[in-house]
Amino acid sequence: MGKERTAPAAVTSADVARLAGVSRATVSFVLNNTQAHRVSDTTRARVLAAADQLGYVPHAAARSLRAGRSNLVLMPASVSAVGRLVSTWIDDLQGELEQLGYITVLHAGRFPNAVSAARAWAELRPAAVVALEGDSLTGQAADVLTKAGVRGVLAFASRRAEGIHTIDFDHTRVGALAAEHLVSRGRRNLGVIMPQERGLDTFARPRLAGAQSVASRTTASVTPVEMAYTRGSAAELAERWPELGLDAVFAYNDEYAALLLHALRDAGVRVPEEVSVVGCDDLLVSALQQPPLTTVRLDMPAPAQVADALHELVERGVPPEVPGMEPVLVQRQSS
Amino acid sequence: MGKERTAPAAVTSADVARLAGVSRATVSFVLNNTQAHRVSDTTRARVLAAADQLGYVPHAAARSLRAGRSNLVLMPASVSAVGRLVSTWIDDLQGELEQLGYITVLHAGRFPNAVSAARAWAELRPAAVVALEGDSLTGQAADVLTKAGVRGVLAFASRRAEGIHTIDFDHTRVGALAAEHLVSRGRRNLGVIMPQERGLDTFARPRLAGAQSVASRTTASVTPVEMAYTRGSAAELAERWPELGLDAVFAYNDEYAALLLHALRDAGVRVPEEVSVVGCDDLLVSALQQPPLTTVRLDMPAPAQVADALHELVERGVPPEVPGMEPVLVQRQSS
DNA sequence: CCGGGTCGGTAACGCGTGTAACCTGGAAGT
DNA sequence: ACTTCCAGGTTACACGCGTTACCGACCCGG
Repeated sequence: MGKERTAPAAVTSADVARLAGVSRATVSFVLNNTQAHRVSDTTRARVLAAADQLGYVPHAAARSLRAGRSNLVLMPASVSAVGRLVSTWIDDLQGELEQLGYITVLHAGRFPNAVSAARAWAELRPAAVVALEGDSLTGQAADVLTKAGVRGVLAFASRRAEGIHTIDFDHTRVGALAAEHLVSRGRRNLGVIMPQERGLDTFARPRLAGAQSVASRTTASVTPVEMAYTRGSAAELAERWPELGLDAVFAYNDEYAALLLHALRDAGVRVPEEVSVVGCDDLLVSALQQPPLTTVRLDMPAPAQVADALHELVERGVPPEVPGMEPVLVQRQSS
Repeated sequence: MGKERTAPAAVTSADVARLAGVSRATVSFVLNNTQAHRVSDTTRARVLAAADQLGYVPHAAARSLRAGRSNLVLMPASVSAVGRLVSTWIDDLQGELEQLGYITVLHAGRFPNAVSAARAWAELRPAAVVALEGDSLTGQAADVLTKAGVRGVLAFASRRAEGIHTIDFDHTRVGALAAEHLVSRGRRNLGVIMPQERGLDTFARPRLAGAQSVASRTTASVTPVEMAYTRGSAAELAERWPELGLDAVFAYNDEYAALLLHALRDAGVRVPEEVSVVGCDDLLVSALQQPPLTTVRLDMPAPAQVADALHELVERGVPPEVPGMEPVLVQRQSS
């Protein structure tokens, strides 16, 4: 006794074989109904009964170790960093991949650099890695993955790197689109909100760069403005708004925009008369604001299309032909 | 040639051994710096150099197959179903678990029932399964997991089942708290929003039940009201609000509450004069509404504490001693 | 009575690891 | 000079699985 607590002794296919009175091979044939080998109906029934009785579940790791390939798709992403927009998209993609036989898994981890992150992912030997924050994936990191046998390295990114299959996801264009709109509305001193939350700067920086590139072609100027997703930070920012001298702002998000909108109102700054506000993601909340928020909608490629492309990439090494993310301006009353 | 595309041939510890001119065992000793065995500094250096040169990364599956234990923690949860409140909590928990040597992974999957879900999870042979929607985990499903060798089956749930270690997460109390508040404000005809989005009813149902239990002790009545998270659904609901005869509503969420709030205003229903509205989660948006939303804040147990408890459970089978979720009413002007 | 074919089953190997057990040569102790 | 010991290495096995090759029994035609 006393042993009951230490090792519950997971049930293996050998246990099933023993109970059914057959060899382990037969068990394998039955449970995978291998077409290459015939097995009598009576023993098949015995095996199935034994497996059911013992509650046998195959060991995925052992299986893919033997097979030399796994059906795991790893998506490095922290839950809190993805907005509502992408989160539903992720869910749909995961559903599509499931139908293709893949098991999609999310992993958020804080890593000092891209290579050590890739190392951690590579340990799991996934069939593919789908990086949503693809710009943080270096060619060197991708090399680690491919050397570990990862078949599909797919990244949503603005710039393409060696050994990485890229789906266009250029947040530069998002910032540029917002800036162009604001300039066309006669604004000249544009602020761009840079969120302080961890993980968000991967998107925020290119957006800022996009806005700046527009400014460099016009008479407008662009100023990065730091802000955290708290009432205090927003209020503090609104308080010193006059001294910033901005007549427009591109908030990172509709949620940041909404927060800032309220803070500005509380501070007596009128929107859109004194300052135009543009959000992003076209979340439901944006239309509910007072005034309703102008925002940038991000049209994502169809999940089914991405899933198919990934499958082709893993199976046959075919590079994906998928349209990228398309930013679309949705104008409302806040600008 | 032509072979380059088919099998990139993942690098193994045998490759490292070959390049370093030593046996595979020595490589293992060096890379894990096994204390039980000594190895000279020169060969150690050679091995490390070879591993680095080849970009070797150990195969987690093979490792845990051999070790008989894995460091994987599986959290079944769909990204879109978790609100902002829990998502940051999940991130923190994942961080704590990482420090304890675990790799936390999220998996969303649509399964016909709890047992088939458990079967899918069991295939991965995780060290532990942490179910946030713990009420959907049956004793039979937990049995599948333990039989597959999963050491820690941890569930945030209201009712405890056989073989499942439970951290109290009783959404009944959430509904009850909201209902008690509304009754104390003189309301009698309470509506409870039931969101139509998939995966959300696991929380919505017990909250409804909690509200109903309060009603059964008083003269108040409770009516479930279906609503989807779209403007159309909210508008349609607000349109037929008068005929529902409700003077209070507990929305599933602050986001649902905000959506409903706007729809009600557009339909000419005054809040809180004609109807009280109570949200949930105490999200930032709730305080920004007009009028500011009364809401129920959910105090979660400290992630570090949960991580430690899980570690103890996996390592020594010690049942977790962790305070559960505590609902707290945050009163504002909407009720 | 014998050769060939089919059906139904088993033995054995390898996937990539970690580790217990086993060698070997040289230094130290007797 | 013979044993003892240890540092520093290797060989061999097991983890759970899928699959290839093999084997016995039976049936059938010649």
